[in-house]
Amino acid sequence: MLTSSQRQLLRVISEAGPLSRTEMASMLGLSKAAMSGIARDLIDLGVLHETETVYGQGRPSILLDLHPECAFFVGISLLEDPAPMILSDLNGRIIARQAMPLSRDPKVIAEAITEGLPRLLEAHPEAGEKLSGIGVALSGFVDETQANCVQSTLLNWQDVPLARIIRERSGVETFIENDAKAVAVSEKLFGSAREIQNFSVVSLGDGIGCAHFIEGKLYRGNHGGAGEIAHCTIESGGVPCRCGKRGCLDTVASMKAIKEMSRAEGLECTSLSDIEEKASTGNAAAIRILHRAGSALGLAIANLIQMNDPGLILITHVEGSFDGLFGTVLNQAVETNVLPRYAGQTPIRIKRVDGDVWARGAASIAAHNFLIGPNSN
Amino acid sequence: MLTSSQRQLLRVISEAGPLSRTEMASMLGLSKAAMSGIARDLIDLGVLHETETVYGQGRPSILLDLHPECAFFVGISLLEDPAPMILSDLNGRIIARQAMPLSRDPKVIAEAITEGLPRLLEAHPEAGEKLSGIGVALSGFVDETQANCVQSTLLNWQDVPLARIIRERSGVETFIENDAKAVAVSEKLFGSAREIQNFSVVSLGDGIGCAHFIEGKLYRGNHGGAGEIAHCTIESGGVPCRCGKRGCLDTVASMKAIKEMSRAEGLECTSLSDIEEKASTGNAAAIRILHRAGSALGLAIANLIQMNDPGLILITHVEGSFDGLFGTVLNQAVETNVLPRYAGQTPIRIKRVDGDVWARGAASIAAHNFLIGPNSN
DNA sequence: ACACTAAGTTCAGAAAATGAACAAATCAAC
DNA sequence: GTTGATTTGTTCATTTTCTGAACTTAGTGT
Repeated sequence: MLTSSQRQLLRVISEAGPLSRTEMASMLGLSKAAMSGIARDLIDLGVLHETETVYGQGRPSILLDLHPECAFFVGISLLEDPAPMILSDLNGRIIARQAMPLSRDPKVIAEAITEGLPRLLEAHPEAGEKLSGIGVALSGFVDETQANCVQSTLLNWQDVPLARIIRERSGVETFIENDAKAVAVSEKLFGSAREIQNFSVVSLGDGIGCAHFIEGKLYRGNHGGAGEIAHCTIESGGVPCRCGKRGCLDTVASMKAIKEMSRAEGLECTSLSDIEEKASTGNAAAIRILHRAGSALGLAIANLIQMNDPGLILITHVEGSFDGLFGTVLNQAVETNVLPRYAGQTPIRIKRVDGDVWARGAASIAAHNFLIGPNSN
Repeated sequence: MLTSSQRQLLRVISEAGPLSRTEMASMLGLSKAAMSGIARDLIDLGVLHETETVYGQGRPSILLDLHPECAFFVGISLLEDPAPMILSDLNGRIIARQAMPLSRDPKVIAEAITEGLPRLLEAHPEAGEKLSGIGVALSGFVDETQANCVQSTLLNWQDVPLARIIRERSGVETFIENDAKAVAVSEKLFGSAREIQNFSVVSLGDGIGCAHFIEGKLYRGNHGGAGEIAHCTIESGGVPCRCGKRGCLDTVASMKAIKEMSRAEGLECTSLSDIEEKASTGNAAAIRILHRAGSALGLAIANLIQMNDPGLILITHVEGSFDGLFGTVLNQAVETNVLPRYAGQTPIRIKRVDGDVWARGAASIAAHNFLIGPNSN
């Protein structure tokens, strides 16, 4: 078990990257003397290691960084069938990859994971020894202990203590998380938002997910529902949504909605690129659909900016590119719906992600618990 | 200067009210032994005092609470002319009240405050000795040090280090804050949100303000703009707003907008009650205006709920009552625009406030800095 | 070779928290 | 009433954690 200071240090390093002992001391507000001991202990534990030596005036400083191979994590995405299962190190690098059949029965899932583990680890004995946790990403609401799924429409669950079930069956520490929140954590830990304290991730796929980091911590809200941007009303009195209300962002801007609208217009569409291409050749219906979707998402993001003033909006997407009409309209809509004083002040970063997002996000939940721990302070 | 543990304790008491030493120990995760010393020190300092004795099985426990007269604060609102100036204790009770001329010149403001202080304190010598800070509420953006006004349209300011100017002139520790954020802090410290960790305050007046508390702390966002709900686009392509864009919530639901719309329809309207009364007698224009305003504010609040999932929405207002059409429509709009699963799950509390809100809010900023301190942890 | 600079270590001592024993104040039961 | 159970709060020796100051180390600049 790590001490509170050790945890704080790991957090700082995971945010700010390799640091010298002196820098660490000043960032944590500790003396060099205290830092010296803390660093020694963590090096002895194999969690930190000395990397680069930086020469300046005076004695050169030695940067310390997390040892990427000090711990390994398994991440599983329950969003696809078969469910991908990956093995990752502390840098988020994927070391092994596999799949397992998806099920709605928690016990069957736990069984499949337990069976899959040895195969995932077989080429990496050192990872097996240092396996520090399993993370599971799913579509639904997860409680703040990252142990229970409060509700999942997709899996038809209600108060399922999935983490405990997997932990008991597999013998490995397990945490679960909502899909969008898991992606946000992986961006904070491994990705392009490491040093940013306040940011929101919007994940655009068949559905639209969103999660907020506030003051360096994932914010899940009072019922675990923070970030449910997909069901913000964007078009008053719009088309009915599967959630029961009307005009949700999800009915206009999700890839599922875009595909459905395209099909309704007689356009073949399996990805964003498809319809972007048609729009670029002047197809009126395609242009209309992209316009509607882009401005809806842009408005939602503008509202998010107005509401929370994040330091970064990170849009992750799997399909096609954002260089076309959709992206242009989206950016325009953000600019015109944000206080002019703020226009352009909130960076919006587009990130194309591969099919491993969810599984990597899941692994990052385990990594986060290893590094920072469940206890807040 | 208080230690970190002492600060943590004050925070817990300010949230949870009177507690026994044993309860405090378990809440802070400390031993009874450690708690004993911390409590003794704070009692010696005059910050805590023993209140009620609670009898149960075993030795009765003695509840400790903040001593309301251990420190006094001055709060000034720069939102009105003349600017109200109040003296408050640690419970938010207003002890003395006064006014000073408003100015746009920071030095003149500092001068007026310094001149006003002795008169405010003259009947309360003990408050003068224990005066622990001045808080100033203003309309505009304030940086995270609560010292500089980054920008204020109303006062025509840009990067004004108001807190330093007042502190230097008056010799009293001074902090400034945005109006809506100050109200949120006063509700957290003195009001009806003491024990709630995640909540948002929506203040309805001539303008619409909003501020979020997240994980027990005021969240100001990356540029101090968190909560700028007033300029969320609610009616796409709606009427132009003074901010430069169109269809902002402020153009439809602020009291200023309601009054203007009423006048445009030839209705006399100086307060919400006026127009509510006309609506209740069947005046179509009045009904239309209230409907539009109520559903706009309801939609904005619904979006806020979807986005941040707060544990409470507190709507503060000065004028009239919320029992009429406006309140009904507002509630309806919230319900229909929130995920059905969440409908009714987020309590919305309406609170009628008097003319002292802003000044009391300002004082609470000083009180907050006294209790919890500027340093986060 | 010489000062100069800054990083990191060592070590005695201060500060803060713990655990265990104990004193204090009540209730409950006989 | 007296006794025992029960829980609060204190005391004190000990442990843990951090600090300050002196010191060592490994470079740069002249």
